[in-house]
Amino acid sequence: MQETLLDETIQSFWETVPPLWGNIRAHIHAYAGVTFHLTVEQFHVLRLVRRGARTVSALAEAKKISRPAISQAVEALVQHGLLARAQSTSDRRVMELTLTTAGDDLLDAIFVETRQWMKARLAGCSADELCNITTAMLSLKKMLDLPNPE
Amino acid sequence: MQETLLDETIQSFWETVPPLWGNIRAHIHAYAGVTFHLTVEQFHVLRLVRRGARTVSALAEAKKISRPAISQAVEALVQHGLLARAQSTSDRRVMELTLTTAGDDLLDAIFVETRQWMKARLAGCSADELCNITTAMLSLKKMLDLPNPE
DNA sequence: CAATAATCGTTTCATTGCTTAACCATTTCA
DNA sequence: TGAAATGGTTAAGCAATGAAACGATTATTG
Repeated sequence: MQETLLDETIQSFWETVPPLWGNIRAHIHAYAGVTFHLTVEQFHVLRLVRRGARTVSALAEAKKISRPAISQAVEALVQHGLLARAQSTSDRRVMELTLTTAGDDLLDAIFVETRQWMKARLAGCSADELCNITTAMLSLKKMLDLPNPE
Repeated sequence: MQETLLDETIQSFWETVPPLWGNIRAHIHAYAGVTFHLTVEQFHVLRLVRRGARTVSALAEAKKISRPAISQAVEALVQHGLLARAQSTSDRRVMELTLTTAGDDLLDAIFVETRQWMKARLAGCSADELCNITTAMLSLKKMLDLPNPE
């Protein structure tokens, strides 16, 4: 049932999300790289820390990549003075990650610029279309809650 | 005008698309890598060739990465027997890329599996929600048509 | 309570993917 | 016809990631 509708949705997804995401990646790479010498992945780590992923493991889970990969990105960010690393008092295995003031400001600057870039691209959308996109995003977000079947 | 609405849309976008895309990437990496020794990027190149990007330049434009990067990915795919490269007769600078039978079959296999994976995750959506997502994808796709301001 | 197992983070090593710069072959243009 | 532009490749270097192995700490369990 609804086989056709689901297929159509998935088809539209494949035609839209990968190239759109590639565009945004390319934009952030060009802007953040040139302006702040920050890589796209480092930007994502900062973004996720602000959103609440404050340990290496939480970041690895959120980004679906290995802990060593995160550990190295964090190391680079700490050395750039954008992230602070402190041993947790409740569990001394855990390193608690927080944005420094510089990291917070940098993240803001990139978001302001990227938001402007996206706004320019969404300018042609009507209010209805924007509402529709927001609703669709909420629907898609439900996909994230399902664990991978083993 | 509509400042709030646009901001809300962009916010929902950031909370949804990056993690969702990360999940799908991780899934393809796990499946295609283990089963076929194919990387995610190689999968994307095959996918784009099938969708009509049949030259190195077209692929670079579609993926927003450099021509050398595409050239190397194509080289690997040709050596794996998944892609065929032939000099164009109308313009001998151009290499016309086509999927081999093996490449076509491989792409089908990955799509069938990934589609199933996505379907399981979209199973909780109503018909209305699916229509909504499809419509939103079409709206977002319009963003791709705008060139980067120089 | 002691021994074992699990978890958190890191280091090391190898591989893949990307960019820039330079290059050749071909085509277009002035 | 000569110069400029285009399509693709090569080479070198950096960025991103994973796998394996490790030390430190916490949880479990007999």
